[in-house]
Amino acid sequence: MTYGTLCHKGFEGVTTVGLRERKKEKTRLAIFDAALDLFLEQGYESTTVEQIAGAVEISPRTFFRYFTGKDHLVLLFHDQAEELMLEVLAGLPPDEPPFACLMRALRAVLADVRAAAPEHADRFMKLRRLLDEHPRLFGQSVARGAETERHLAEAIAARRGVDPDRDQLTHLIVGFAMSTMRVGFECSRQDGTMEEVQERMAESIALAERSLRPGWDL
Amino acid sequence: MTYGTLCHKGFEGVTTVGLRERKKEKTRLAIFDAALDLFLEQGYESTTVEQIAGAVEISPRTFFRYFTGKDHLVLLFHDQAEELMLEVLAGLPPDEPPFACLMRALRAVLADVRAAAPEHADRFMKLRRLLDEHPRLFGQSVARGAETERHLAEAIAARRGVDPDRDQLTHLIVGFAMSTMRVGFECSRQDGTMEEVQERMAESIALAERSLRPGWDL
DNA sequence: CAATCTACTGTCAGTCCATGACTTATGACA
DNA sequence: TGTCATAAGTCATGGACTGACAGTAGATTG
Repeated sequence: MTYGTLCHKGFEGVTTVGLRERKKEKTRLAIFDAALDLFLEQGYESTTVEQIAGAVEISPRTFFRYFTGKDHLVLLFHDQAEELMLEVLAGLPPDEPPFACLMRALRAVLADVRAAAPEHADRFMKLRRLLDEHPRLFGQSVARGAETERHLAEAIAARRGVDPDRDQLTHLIVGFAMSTMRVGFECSRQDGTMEEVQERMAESIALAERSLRPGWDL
Repeated sequence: MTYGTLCHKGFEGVTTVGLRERKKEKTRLAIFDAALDLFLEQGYESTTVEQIAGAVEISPRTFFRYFTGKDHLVLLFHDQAEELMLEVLAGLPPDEPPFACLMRALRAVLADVRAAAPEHADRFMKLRRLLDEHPRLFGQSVARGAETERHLAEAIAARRGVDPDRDQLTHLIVGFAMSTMRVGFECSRQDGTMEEVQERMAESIALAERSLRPGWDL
């Protein structure tokens, strides 16, 4: 599930989704927003779970029922992006070259953020700034990316009809794709708008495709 | 400084290095070895700093004077590998293509481990197994790799005469290089010898070079 | 060799993250 | 409405880390 699809489901099923579930989602986002703002204000390390919980008026214990830990907050988007990428991948024709598939999936993630409510795009950009300002968080983001990389590698291996435990090329394809993605996401001073991110990502993808030999990933 | 160079310095300066410093290095390695064995035996999470300290007969407080934290143990090699790669990079002729430079630096790291005392190669392989068995640790390793990636990007940017904050290609080059490196390191069942690692790394490098357009990184 | 300086080590107290066990509150639903 | 399931709060605990202070042992100098 992603922000985009969440919105969609919101339209078609708002009445069937119980009060309970709606309340939960509201709390989850409230925690996320409060935490993001606190992190940006006073830094990640110096923000305690107690503070975050206090800001949303829940007990610290409850915080851990919504997020596995402080780290997890920063990885909310990663969870959703991974899920969406795998969905997109599953829906693409089997003869589409692997790297092109991954680039499609990547573009789908950005499109999904834009398709969602504007406040979601704001969260996305805030998170981006946060990652840019705190190398430690960026590291966590990359670590989470490594997990995604494994899952994508399985999907790509299946698609290529090879054993993911043996085929190095599969991992290279996914690794290159993730690198392309990270390069596109990097801030380094500039930009604050979603458009600019999409633009830079397009640049990065173009650069990667220009760098690779045609048919290298077959 | 690396294991290889450490050994070298050992020969030429063992008398000039004070007892104090030698003792410190011995303690550092003792901690490292004890921790690695404990991690492999009973897992990373379920090994406490107290246990590690106990095994080496130091106080838990002292542990933190040698390593910044439990995580840091797993990243000892990363520190040394990064340092060596930057050194190698600095010594290469300016007209050597960037990606080739990075592959050279990468090979130098492996050569350095092999050149060092056999127990260092053992540590290297143990660590490799540990990372393979614990996804969480692998994540930390990748996160540390992201830091190295930044440093390498600066070196490559200087070498290419571009601003590292603006030039996407520089980051792509380094990203692709790191991906190639990770693919070569991956275990996935097989091997236990240093030779096999070197072999797989060579495969991975060959695969990468075959995938990239000639002159893509200029 | 002795006195002194310096830096490593241990002890102690305290903070924060995280989790398990148990109790209370609240939405779901017959 | 009353019962049930699940969410939220409370309490207690353990483990990672840090700062402050004291003791100890290698280094240095005369």
